[in-house]
Amino acid sequence: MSNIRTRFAPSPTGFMHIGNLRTALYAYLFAKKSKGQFILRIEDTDQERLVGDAVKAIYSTLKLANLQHDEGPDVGGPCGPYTQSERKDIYKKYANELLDTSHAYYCFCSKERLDSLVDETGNRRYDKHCRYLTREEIEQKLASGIPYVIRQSVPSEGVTAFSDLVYGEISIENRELHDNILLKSDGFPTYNFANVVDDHLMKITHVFRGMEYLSSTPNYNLLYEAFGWTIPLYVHLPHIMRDKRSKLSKRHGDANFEDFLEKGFLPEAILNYVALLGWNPKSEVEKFSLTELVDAFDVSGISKSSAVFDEVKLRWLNALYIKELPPQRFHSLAAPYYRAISTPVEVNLLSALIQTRISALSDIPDMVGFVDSFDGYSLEMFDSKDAKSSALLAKELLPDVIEALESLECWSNEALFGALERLAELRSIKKKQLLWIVRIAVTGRLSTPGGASEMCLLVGKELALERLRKSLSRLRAAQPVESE
RNA sequence: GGCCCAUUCGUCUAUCGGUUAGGACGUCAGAUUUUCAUUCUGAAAAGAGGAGUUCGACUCUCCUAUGGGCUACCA
Repeated sequence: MSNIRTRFAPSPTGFMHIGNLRTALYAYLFAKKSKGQFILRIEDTDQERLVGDAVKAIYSTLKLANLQHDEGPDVGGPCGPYTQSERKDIYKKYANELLDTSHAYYCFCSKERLDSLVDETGNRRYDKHCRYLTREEIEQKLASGIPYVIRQSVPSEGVTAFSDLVYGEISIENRELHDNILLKSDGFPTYNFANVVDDHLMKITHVFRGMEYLSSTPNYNLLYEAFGWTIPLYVHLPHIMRDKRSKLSKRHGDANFEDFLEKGFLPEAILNYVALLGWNPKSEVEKFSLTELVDAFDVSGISKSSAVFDEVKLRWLNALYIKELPPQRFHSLAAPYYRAISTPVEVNLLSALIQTRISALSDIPDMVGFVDSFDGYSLEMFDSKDAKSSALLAKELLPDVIEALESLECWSNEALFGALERLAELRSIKKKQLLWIVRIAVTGRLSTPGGASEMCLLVGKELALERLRKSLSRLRAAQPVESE
């Protein structure tokens, strides 16, 4: 194959679905791997389903994902226009050609007649009524202005087979095929026609698309043959599922790229994760940058069965990406989440602490919640089997802690830790016991973005001492509970 | 209903006739530690079912079951 060209052809009907993103990714990877072109085409032939900003969402997603197209409506190219609604004349011309060669025919059937064709299972199958109209009848109906569509004329015998790069040999009996509508009465083509014309005209060599097109591909091949065009290679992709039963759906609210960004996932992580859904790199490597993906990608690694989207694993990958962010970069990503905090804290320190401890940016509010809300935490938190500490021990030790920290000259992590370490030694207890207590007493949280000394450092001397005292008085006020 | 496709641990997957069926996420259990978290080690965890073909099937064939897709003047 001399010059590989792939395309991503979304229809602007809403947000960018995560499954679409993966299709775009694979098409991009495949093209780039062989130094070919990746083309963006907007399939806006259904005027009723168009959504206002959907095209914008497509551009922004591709940009954020760093999937740069070589040709497209916004960047132009030799095969434009790249928006189907601007190509009506082209489809018309090719439809006429099909009409001339009897591979297509005018159909004047009304909606009512079509509806009367439903069978006992509730399905409708066009009976090819207009296929047998005489030339005179056609001329007459055309002349009297009856609305019409143009339908593909499929042979009623034989089989149409093709070889998919993922699914292998697929063959379907022609009698199962429908006389699809190619051109709608509003003059717009259907997907069934436009994709063939455009893929040919845009010199697409490999068609990447969802496996829902597997059974209509024979129709398209018949069209290519009717035109005498070369049939592209097909790469049909398995679906990404929400669970075993249902596809990931826009309806569910969390299946599009924007939503994941909002949840605090990094584009690189999402892309990396999605690449692995339904494709295996034939190695144990799981973390890939975009360029590494280009290098590693191979259609032979694409699987045939659908894959369930697992946000838990995405979180794991995302955590990896977050950890390796330059500190300044992480801080600027995290900063918006700090706006809600009213207690003054050293945010740079906060960032440094949480960067290694979160899997998504949206974990931040939970993680830093203790900064503003402290009162009323459960004193049972002092009881830890693991740290061998208890509320009783806390009540006993806190006065000493307060005293030791009050007199601390230098409020640094080293000084704090040293002081607490000495105190533990003095009271001959394990430092882990003490540190557990101090950490809880200062934060009121079981899980914190750092250890005891770091938490003291973060909230500052004044607030740390205030909280230690508060915790102590709460412990003193509490009725001693009999050990159960 | 018809046609097409799929089916390995909970999830993503490896295996392309001969393996103790491997890895990753998650889970659980230990260990380590400048405290939380990390890290490390270990464990539990799978070939939908049934017939064939074969010396031998997760791998090939067929049937069944289950799931998905298509069956629109949607893509």
